[in-house]
Amino acid sequence: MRVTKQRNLILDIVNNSKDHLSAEEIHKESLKSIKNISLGTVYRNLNNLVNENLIKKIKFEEFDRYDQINIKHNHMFCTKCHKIIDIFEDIKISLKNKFGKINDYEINFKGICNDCLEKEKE
Amino acid sequence: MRVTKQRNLILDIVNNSKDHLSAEEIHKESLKSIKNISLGTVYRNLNNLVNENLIKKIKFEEFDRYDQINIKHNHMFCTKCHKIIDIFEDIKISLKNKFGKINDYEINFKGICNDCLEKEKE
DNA sequence: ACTATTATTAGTAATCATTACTAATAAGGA
DNA sequence: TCCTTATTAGTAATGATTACTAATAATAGT
Repeated sequence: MRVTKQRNLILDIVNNSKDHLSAEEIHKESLKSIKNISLGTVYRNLNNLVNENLIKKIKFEEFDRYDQINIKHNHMFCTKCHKIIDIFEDIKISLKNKFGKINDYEINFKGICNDCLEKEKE
Repeated sequence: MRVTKQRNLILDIVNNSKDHLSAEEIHKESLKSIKNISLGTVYRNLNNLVNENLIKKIKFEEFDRYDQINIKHNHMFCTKCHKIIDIFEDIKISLKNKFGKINDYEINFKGICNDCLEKEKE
């Protein structure tokens, strides 16, 4: 595995974004630094970074989105505006592990975010 | 919204399956009863049934899968054989609901199922 | 039950996120 | 610095899903 400027850039973009960017958005952003970086390169590197556990893929609705691996956290998907919100609250779950070897879990919430609730009041 | 034999058949197939079928698999199964049911009809009805909360869509890897709405439960995805396993154990989570109006949540586990663990031993 | 309305269907074409392919490029070890 | 080969840019292909259209069938009103 080689270190390339494309790979570093993509990792940087994901790690420095507060949103949960799609591959398309990451490509658009990376074009600002490397004017001819290709969409295929973005997809390939995103997959590599996910496999190496450097970033995380989020599958809610629509297309996939990518998130940094900092503090373990979960997400809420707003069914109105399709925004994904970080939930950093510590949620403890206990489970008798009889299903196999569980390596990871994530809790996905769905609902209506505060912004949309405000708009509904108007 | 009208009751059609196509719609009923699709709902029946999802509700009577122990697996988590894909749209393609549901189409193949429904062809046994309605010899010329189209794939588009299957997709359209699946979406309708999800919107009416009669079935549930599961988004792990690959394509989407569909599951019945019986007892509230969660899923584990085996990263080896790509099987989806039901987890009916009651998992309590507590969360200060300050993110909006949460309507639903699901806990998605990833790991290696017992079948695959057995095979690894050999 | 008959008819009119219109939602739903079968069949097919289009879309669009993602992956595959290929020749050119560049990372990094010798 | 050179050589090997992983990675890239650019583009074509794939494949799940959605859109479109004329034909069909469900249901409300008579």
